[in-house]
Amino acid sequence: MSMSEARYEGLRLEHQLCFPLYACSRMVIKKYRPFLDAINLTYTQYITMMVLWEEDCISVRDLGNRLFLDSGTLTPLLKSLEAKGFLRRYRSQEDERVLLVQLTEEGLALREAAADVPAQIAGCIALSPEEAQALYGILYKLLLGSDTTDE
Amino acid sequence: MSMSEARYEGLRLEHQLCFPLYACSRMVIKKYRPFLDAINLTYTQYITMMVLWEEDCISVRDLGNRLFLDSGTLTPLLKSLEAKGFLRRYRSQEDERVLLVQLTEEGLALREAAADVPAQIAGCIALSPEEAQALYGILYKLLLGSDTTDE
DNA sequence: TATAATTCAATTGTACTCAATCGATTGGAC
DNA sequence: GTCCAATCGATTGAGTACAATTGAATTATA
Repeated sequence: MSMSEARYEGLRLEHQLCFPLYACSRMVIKKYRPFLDAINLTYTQYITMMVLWEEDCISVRDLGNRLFLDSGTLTPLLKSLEAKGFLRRYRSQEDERVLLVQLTEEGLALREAAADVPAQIAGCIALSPEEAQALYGILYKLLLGSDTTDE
Repeated sequence: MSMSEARYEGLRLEHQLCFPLYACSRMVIKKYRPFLDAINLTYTQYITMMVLWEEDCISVRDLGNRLFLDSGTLTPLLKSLEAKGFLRRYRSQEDERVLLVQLTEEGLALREAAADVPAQIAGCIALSPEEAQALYGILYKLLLGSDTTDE
């Protein structure tokens, strides 16, 4: 191997960890589409609803902390979910800066329709329970490893 | 645990594999930004250049197969890289449907400036070599497992 | 208590992602 | 040789992501 080839070896696509991470993430999200289309949600809207089903009446800030998303992404997304009738947005009485999100009846009812999605997706993922567990552990270590979001 | 709680248990965000995958992918791409800003590339442009540094004169189709991206993403991205002077786009002589991409001098030279990026990123990733290897293996199994892109 | 710093969501602008469609080109069947 | 299906890239439109800025509200400070 020449000197220049050795220098560029690290730049080969198959030597990157970021690339399969990026490609897998998009692939898995794609697999959700047919199931989420059926309940009128996108993937990002789905994980947002997931947080709300666990913890209703949450601020945009706390929602963003759970999902690692900022208001630039969440504001239009929450407006869209509001337009679909799944939630209401209102300012906090105690602190007018804070915008709270609360599920509507329809938003709460959607949980029933969504309940089968995880099992349906599991059927599309070709991974053993051990591999899934290992993947989960490593991803969370990476995610919470150095810091919350970056650096 | 009530019956309804059990039914909704699978919908909890921390029980999903997709979410840390999605969040990690975005987090890692974010880490690239300062290094890629310095060489005037976005993350997607960077992995595209990576393929071109390995295999110059490639069709949009083959590029898409390597990156799991379609022309809807690649066409504007390649036009942007062309506008920056890193590559040229031209139709194949043999088949006018095929658009080939070829690096310019500047595009080739950029490889030298990019050569340090992988090592710089590695310093930001809090993962042992064993974990990185395990993650890599599982991600590629997931990626190539059932099919190339979806279903 | 004025004012300065901070917090919060919204906005703006750039850049993807992807489904769906289109139009041109090509290769195959007859 | 002429339709016919397939292939390829471009386009369109909706929906994120995210850096950077703005403006209102709140808190801390002098």
